[in-house]
Amino acid sequence: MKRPTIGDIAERAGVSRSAVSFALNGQPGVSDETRERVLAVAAEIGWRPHSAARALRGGRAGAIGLALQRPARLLGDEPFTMELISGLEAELSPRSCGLNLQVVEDTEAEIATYRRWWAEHRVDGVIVLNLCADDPRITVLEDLHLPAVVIGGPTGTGTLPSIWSQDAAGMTDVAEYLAALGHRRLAHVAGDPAMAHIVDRSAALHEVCRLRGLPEPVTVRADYSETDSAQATRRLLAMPERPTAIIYHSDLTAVTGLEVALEMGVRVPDDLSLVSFNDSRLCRLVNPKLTALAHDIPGRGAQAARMLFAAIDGSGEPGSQPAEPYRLLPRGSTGVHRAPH
Amino acid sequence: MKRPTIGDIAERAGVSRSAVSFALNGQPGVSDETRERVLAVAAEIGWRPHSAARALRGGRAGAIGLALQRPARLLGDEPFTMELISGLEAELSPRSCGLNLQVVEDTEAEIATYRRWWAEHRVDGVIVLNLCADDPRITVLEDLHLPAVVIGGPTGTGTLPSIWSQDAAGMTDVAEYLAALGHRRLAHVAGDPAMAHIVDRSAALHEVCRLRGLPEPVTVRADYSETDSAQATRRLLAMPERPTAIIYHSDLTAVTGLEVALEMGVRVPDDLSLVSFNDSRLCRLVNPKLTALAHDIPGRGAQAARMLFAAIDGSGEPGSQPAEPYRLLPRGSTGVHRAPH
DNA sequence: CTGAAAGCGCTTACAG
DNA sequence: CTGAAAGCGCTTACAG
Repeated sequence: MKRPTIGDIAERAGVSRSAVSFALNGQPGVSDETRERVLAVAAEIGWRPHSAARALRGGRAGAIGLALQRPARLLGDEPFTMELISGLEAELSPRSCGLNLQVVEDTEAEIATYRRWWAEHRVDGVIVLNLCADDPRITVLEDLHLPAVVIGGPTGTGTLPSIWSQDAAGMTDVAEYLAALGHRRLAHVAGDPAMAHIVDRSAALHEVCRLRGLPEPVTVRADYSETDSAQATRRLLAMPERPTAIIYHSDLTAVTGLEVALEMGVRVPDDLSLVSFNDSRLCRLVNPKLTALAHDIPGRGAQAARMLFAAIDGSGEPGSQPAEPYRLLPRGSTGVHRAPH
Repeated sequence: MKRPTIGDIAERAGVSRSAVSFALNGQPGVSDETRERVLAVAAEIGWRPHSAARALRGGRAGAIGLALQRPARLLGDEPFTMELISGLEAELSPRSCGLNLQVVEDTEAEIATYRRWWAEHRVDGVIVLNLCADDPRITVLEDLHLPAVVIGGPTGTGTLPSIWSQDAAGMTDVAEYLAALGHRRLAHVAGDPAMAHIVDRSAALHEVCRLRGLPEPVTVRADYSETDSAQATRRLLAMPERPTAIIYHSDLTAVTGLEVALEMGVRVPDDLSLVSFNDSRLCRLVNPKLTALAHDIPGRGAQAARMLFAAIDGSGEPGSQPAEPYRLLPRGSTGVHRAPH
């Protein structure tokens, strides 16, 4: 089976190839009658623009890129990525825009991927996840003039538009909620402190404790793996003055934390309250269900896609936008702190 | 910033553009000295092949396609897709091959996507998921001569190579295990009966019951949603002669089933044994942990990618291969059936 | 309103 | 061993 080309249409319709091109692209320069004939023939023989020819011509690649810097084994467990993708797709599909996915090892590999995509003319723009302090990806993308939207920020994104998730506000909400429940010794299990949203949340937590006159909150690091997050919770619960409430920066670490607490005979929420950043089926499956800070991840993906299209089209300065704020969903894992007798 | 082209290299190296092309592609026709000089210049100015130009030339698109026919809202919950993608990527990345993702509504839309990808020259091949009886996608892909690997089969895949997951064997294993535990009334909660693997598993379950002289197993349908799978389990547990063991065709339906059973005061595994096809973090999070039929999904993705490359290269007839068989992982959700007194 | 021509970046027969 | 030329499918100035 041979792909039909613009030449095949020209032949059948009895016009020149340029006339066909004008007709197909809605350009002036052909009569209405010719235009209709051309469109009819194109539809009849199932013509589609050859994406490579268009891209070569200087047009769009017709795809955007998403580099995932995640250990492969965690991609399945963590709902975030796939939810984001489903949100992106909701905007991409109607525009027949493709999504190029690449799993990368580290920031260096991610940058190499951006350079390659750019040089190979493979994508028209990219979505950047997990902004870090002094993120080297930003300047690279700026230098390449590769349109991009950062999920994270709003500071540290250079000239790139961003969607920022109001992490500080989310953390403030939950810390004040816990304080109101009578908790005084707060702790949090945080991901990579290089990530800007972790820093923002951490600062907000410290600030609430300071304002409320609570002791300095304890920070423990953990990646998303089962072993690491179990270890983090175990360490917190083994402290002489152990926290009465723990905030987790991801649903994966939170559910594991709950498991560990129950294994150690710590009652939730009687002895210990737990909160998860991000809500997912995982949070609702465990017993007690986890109190969570929920936000609409597919919605954010869709928003990011729209902003990226604006950046690619150069239609107005997109600038940065806040994402929908976190909603605190109190469930069974949080409760009033009663002083031990 | 301007993308360097082959012409830039030719100019700097003082040779013709064709010499550059030969040198870069390891073709004979240039002296070793020239070749080295060309490669050095290319590296120095950061040249990369323009993917569109190569694709237009009749070469590879440099990407494969994956159409996901899943309700968007479930993509995040279900670990399968992302695990498969991580496995695909493990093979794609080293070859600098891209992955084109597209979420589609239904089979018709999926076929339209294949036609579009083919006509637009966007992908060199595709991975097909969830094979159905008389699957219309097969003949379309055959007609288009678009290389494809089917995950599913081995029957009903036409001339396309496939990886088949030995679903019948997996179901036989688990049914015999349950029978050995003393269970006589088995039931299963199945996905769309149009899907070939559901049919295969169902047949295997019926066969084991027949051979063992057990009553005909009860079948209830459920999609992956929380409401539907809860409903399915509720219906089974409300039966006058309710089953003592339920097999779920996905981890999502299984964990929901467990929740429902516990809500209804049915003790697991004392009164009811539960088994999940597919293992995931979900199965290990609930209490009791779910007995599962595990298989290496990323491994299967990698295998599929390798087979697809073979099909694209036309290197040998790839044919169909079995995937690694399911492994039964007995956990807390299954136990010996004791006749009620 | 329409056609002939050039060119995007690359590869590959075809001459020298 | 190397260069000049054609062509992949499309778009867009440029002539008629």
